[in-house]
Amino acid sequence: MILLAISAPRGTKDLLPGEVERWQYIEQVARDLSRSYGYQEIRTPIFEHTELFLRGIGDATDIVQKEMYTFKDRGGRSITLRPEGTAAVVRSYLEHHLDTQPQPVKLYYIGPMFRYDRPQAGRYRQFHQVGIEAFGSNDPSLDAEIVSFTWDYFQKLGLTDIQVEINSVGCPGCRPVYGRALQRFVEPYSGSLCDFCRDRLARNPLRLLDCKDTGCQEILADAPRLKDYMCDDCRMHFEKVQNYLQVAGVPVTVNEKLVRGLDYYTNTAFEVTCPGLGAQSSVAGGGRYNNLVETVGGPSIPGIGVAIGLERVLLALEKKGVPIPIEAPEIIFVATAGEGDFEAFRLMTELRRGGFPAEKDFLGRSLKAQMKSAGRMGARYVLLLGEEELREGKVTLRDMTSGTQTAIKREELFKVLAELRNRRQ
RNA sequence: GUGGGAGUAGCUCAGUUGGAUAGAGCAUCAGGUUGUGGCCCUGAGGGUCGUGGGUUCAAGUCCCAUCUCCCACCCCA
Repeated sequence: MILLAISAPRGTKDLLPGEVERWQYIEQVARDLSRSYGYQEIRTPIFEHTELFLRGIGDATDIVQKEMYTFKDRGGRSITLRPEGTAAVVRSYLEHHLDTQPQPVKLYYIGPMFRYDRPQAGRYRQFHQVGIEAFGSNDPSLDAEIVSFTWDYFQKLGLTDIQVEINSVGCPGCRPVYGRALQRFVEPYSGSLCDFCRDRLARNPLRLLDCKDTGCQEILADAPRLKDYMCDDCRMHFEKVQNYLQVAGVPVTVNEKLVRGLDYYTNTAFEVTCPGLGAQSSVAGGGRYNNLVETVGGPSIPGIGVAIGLERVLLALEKKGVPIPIEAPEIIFVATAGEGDFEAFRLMTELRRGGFPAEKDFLGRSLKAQMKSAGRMGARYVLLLGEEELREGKVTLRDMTSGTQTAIKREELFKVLAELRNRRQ
């Protein structure tokens, strides 16, 4: 064998036949569901100006600090492979003046994202997300729609044991007030915090809340609650979102400590987890981002969205043993006995043009070997073009399931094949 | 960025305390008399044992480095 010196880069992988079908399936479910929710596809570049992510995601976040694939292009511009989808969609929304269209504007995307992380179960450097974004409305029913979409997606796939946690992280009016209160409360214990939280305390105190360290959790047990600091608007918004979700029949758990790592979230933040996935159990996450459009340089337009991790969806489907419907075409294999390959090629071509997936041998193999490979590729029928058949203008139709064979006149072949197909449908 | 585990044929793995041309099953390809798959039988191809150093008369086996994969931390999808 030839030893290839080059392999796929770390944290990336090839999707080979046999696996891509699973991808196509979960993507198709997402597309169908997006359509029924009224979201239209948008495709943005895979790379953007680095500046977009610095401003959009927030330069204090881990994504920006240590996970971006950033490089200078030949023109000296700083370019970054998109680490998430929302910022680019916002940019595109502004660049093409979609705010002049009837609001809300509802968009979905499917595609690869890039983060320079250490690979792990369910985590890759190139991974794929399907996401939906809605702009131009701050209505709580829209928040509920996004969560409902996410819920429905997992239901449709047969992942029924997912958990949806939801929280409100307030707005720029009330969140900083709470942040300061939290700082004041924690400061006396700062020596007992974990290393990460000591760092977070000054920069982003809310992140203390979802720290997994038990010591930190103990300290926070009696900490002030975000909901006690929320302004009336935020409180009402959060309540209504929950009411709408109840109407939609989407079961959610309020988790007051759910914060999420992207700076741009305001009000609603939610996360979907799937048990049994290992350490990376989060399969989807989203929230409202009422300041993001403005931060990126546009007018003050509210938005909300969610991103679903497709690798983790697939991982969950696999772990739970959820069957994936995959339809393989019914192949008709045209075999020859010795001579007649031109005829076989002609017949194969006619079959394909007539809408019947067809194959033939390409290695000059014996009839026996042709039968073998027909069987292996799962051919439903073999059409044998032997000397006798060629002489008499016939073909032998072999049903590979039953093993029965019948001689058919060439001019009747398509009629017979069509009948066979109709009978099975 | 940190820690633990693992790299032998396309795949799953054997390979004794270092010792002869590195094995098996599956897969691939070809045969098992003239034109018939699945089962069975026979045979063939395919490995510089992840890579690079070192120790040794001798390294798949021991040591170091490096790369990759897996798992976890961090973070997130």
